[in-house]
Amino acid sequence: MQKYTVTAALIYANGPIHIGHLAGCYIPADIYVRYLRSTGADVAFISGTDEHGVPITVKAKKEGKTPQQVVDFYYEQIKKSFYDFGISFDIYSRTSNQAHHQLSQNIFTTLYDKGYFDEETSEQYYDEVAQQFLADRYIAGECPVCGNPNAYGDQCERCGSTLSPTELKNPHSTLSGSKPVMKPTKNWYLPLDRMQPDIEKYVNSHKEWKTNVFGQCQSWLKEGLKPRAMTRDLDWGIKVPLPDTDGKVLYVWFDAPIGYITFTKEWADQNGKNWEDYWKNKDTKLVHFIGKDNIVFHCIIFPAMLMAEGSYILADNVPANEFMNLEGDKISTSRNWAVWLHEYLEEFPEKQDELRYVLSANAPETKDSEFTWKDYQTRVNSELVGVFGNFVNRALVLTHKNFNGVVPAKGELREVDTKVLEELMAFPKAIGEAISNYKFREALNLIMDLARLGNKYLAETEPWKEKDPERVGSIMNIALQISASLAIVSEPFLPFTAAKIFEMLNLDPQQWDSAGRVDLLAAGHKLNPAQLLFTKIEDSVVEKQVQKLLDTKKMNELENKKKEDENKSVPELKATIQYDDFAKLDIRVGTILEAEKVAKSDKLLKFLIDDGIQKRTILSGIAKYFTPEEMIGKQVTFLANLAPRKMMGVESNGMILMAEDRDGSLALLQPHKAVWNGGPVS
RNA sequence: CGCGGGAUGGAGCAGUUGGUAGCUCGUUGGGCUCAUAACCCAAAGGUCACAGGUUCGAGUCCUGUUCCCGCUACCA
Repeated sequence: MQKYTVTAALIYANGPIHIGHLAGCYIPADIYVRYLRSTGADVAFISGTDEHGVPITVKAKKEGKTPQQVVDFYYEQIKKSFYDFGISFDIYSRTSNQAHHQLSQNIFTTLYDKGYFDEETSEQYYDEVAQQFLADRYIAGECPVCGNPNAYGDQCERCGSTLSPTELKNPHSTLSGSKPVMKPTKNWYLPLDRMQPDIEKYVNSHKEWKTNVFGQCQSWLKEGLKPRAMTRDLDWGIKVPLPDTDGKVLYVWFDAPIGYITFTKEWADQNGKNWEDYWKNKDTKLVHFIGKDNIVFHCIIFPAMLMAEGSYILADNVPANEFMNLEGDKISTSRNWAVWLHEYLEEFPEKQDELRYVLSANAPETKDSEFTWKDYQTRVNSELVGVFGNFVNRALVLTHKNFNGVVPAKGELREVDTKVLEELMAFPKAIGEAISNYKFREALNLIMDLARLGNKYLAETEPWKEKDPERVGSIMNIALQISASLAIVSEPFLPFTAAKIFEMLNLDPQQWDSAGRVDLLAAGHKLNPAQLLFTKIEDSVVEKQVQKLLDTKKMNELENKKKEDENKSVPELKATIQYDDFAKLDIRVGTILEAEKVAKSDKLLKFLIDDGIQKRTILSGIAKYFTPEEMIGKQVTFLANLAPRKMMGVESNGMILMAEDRDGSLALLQPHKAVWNGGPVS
């Protein structure tokens, strides 16, 4: 029997989960697994929460809890959400388990003993108050480019410059606010550069991977892989299993994917299976379901780790999805721009399959897709209610009406009957193939086509007009067989609905093999009463949801404003300077000739300015407040002798002066009457 | 800047190895009335982002350009 190990991304245990997670990773994985099980395959469906790493410690600190309390809370919440939505994991575990710590350390030790790691000491910023080394993101300071006092160690959010922490002036730790000091630290690196030939060979042997996945890998390989630190200076995580490594833990991306293995082992132990069958047998297919942000870890780094270890199988496929947007904006946890699963279930009780359907039908398989409540309503009302639910309901209600709920016998078949039965028999294979190839949207379309076929059949044969009871019996028999097959093939997508259909048909759940059979229900078989599979979503319901999101948006804006206002008390006066200091500044007036946005930057505008002598290019991070069009022809004041600086690949010669308002918006400094270009300011 | 992905009728998407451009929703007209005013049939609607090129023939291959997403923030 073919064995499969199917993993779904380990989600980070620092927040609840939303529809994006479901659409991008967990629903596709669940569909795939349910299908495999239905065909009789031996599947281990593995997932869990990732509970290590810096963000967890930050969140804990912010909420005044221990990291353990934070992950305990979210582990339970996330697990429940998945369970409620019918994601059929064989095990949903967590990386804080002792067994996981042990296995991760074992694998680390194996690699260490094999001499795989490079040991390297480097100088890093250290927060003496918080007593830990600081990731780039947790260092703030003054931006050397634009002077923003709150630039981060990796990037300035005002001017968009990419920075390294050492470039910041007056750096401080965002954890404690203290001034960090440089301190040497030793870490262990996985030499991906040296392993590149093997990794390339592996990736290139999988040309069948989705274009976005394969392309992303090629992008990394082309750039050349760099050694990557597999340890971090932190106290929350898995201890490095080497002497004298207090305060060091394994890099979360080292231990997280190992979680797939640990959890498999945990599950196997509990169920009398041999975990090695699922990780060390060359005939087992390993499939990772993830979102596009994880491609490099699952296609390059994790396989590299396993290659180095030597005894494990590598992923057969990594069907990564793109992202799903919500009502025109990116889903964002911190901005609360999301549809949270636990909230959805409170407001739409028993409507798991409706969401599963919409998210599958519109899944971001090849590119980013968009979830809107309007679309949700349309799909539920016209597709699930109108086509799918309606057909099953018609078949059952007509049978109850005409035959007291007993399956009638099939009489002599006409051409229209044999034709529809032939079509029915072809569906399961086509749907199964689509699922095997990770084309879930196509599979779902086929399922709807099958329901349409049923509706069409009833419209063509018009059993309600038919006088001959035997003829009516034949039609109803066929309509019921179609319903039964519909239950089987829709089960991976709509498990709750499939169960309801089986219940109404008074039939035990069937394996995939049986789908398409025309004798699933024998003549004389007694049916249960009909019940509606889906109900319509009213306008008011989706309007309420949209309103809820609009409210969130308003709240976000208000909070941002509040935050800005808090930061915007009138700044203190700077130290006194002499006239000579001022005289060094060459401030002039010029006219903007051309203005355009800088590609790929949301803050920078590029100007061509007539300074009376020449035309000079100046970049300015003001795109948020000014459009290029409105700037053309305006006179502005600029600093003319500022050293040139390259931003986003364009050299800027000078700096346009702006007055900043309380809310952060900017105002031009213009002479009160037009002056000649190049006119000095003093 | 560079690299990867995307751009197809009003909306959301398919288009596998180049050979008459499809699906769902929406719109319009018709049919039916068993069914949750659901269902069935038909029609209108696309110079396949733009400009070149290869080819007997290109949505599909090549080159250039534009815009969106990602590689870079919590995050599938």
